[in-house]
Amino acid sequence: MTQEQFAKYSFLLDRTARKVKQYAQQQFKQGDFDVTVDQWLVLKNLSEFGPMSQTELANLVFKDHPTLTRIIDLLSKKEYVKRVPHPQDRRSFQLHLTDSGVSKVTALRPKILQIREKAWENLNEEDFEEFKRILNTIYQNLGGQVIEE
Amino acid sequence: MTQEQFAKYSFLLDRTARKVKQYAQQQFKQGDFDVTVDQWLVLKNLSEFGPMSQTELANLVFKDHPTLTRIIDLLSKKEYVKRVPHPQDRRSFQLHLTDSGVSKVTALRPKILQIREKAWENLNEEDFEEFKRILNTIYQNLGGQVIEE
DNA sequence: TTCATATATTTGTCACACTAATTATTTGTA
DNA sequence: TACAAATAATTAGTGTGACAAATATATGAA
Repeated sequence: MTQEQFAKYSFLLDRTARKVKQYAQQQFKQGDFDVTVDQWLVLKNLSEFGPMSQTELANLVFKDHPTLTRIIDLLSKKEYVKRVPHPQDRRSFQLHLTDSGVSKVTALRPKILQIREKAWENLNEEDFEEFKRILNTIYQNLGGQVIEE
Repeated sequence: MTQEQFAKYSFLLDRTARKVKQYAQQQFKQGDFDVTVDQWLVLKNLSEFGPMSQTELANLVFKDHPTLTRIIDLLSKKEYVKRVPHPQDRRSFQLHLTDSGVSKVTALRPKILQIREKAWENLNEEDFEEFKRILNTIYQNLGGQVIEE
């Protein structure tokens, strides 16, 4: 195989990632979910792992700090998340879901799992494992840290 | 496998696609390439397929029209691309590489192929085929059109 | 204690993605 | 011919992503 054909992975990867995000975002919009795909990722992680600082959350969702700051700003404005001052460290906040945030997660979770399934039609569990392995290998080759579960 | 674990593909896909782009962009910057990764995609396609309209190019690189308009604006400002009025249709332009654009493509192509190789360490041709197949299946499942080569 | 260094978060800037709306022009049909 | 519908490109608005720099606070070593 030529270097040339080989280099197409970056194009296909980018194209597919955008399609996945775009498809989900359209469904979110159609269902009046009132959050974006990235905002959902943040809500979901806060729900699963409980209150934490922005730095901890940033590491969890692999977003950089400025990006996370802005996502939290939007989620605060919508009152799904609260910044609670850290009792010992005045530099940092603990991020808490509000009651409304908790309800939002409960309401959306099953709908979003359904939306995510669509991509996986005609593919099986083995494909999924292969896909995960290759994605993580690429990620690591380029300097990324993969946390084992 | 639970629906839950399964839905992680979207997270891994997004994370890896961002890493691939970020890694390339860093290398571009370090080498003073004077273009972004997406600008390169446009230059490369104009070089390979010759002058074409923005609509044709948008379909080729799978970017939407507003995004492409701005990329072309930037490439015009850098004088790598010219908008030439279409002789028959005054609504549209033919996009041409300038001499400087042609030189840029010639100079960058081998360097970029090298950068792209890094991601593929520890993976073989079979992995590549699998990866391509899965990405394209997902893309199609979500309504994308895959052009066969 | 003091001061350099580290950490948590924010701000600013540029680029890209998606949607919706707008402008200019062309095409198809009555 | 005339006019509605389609097409090419742009503009506007919002969200996200990367990077650099700024601000505020905490920590560790002299």
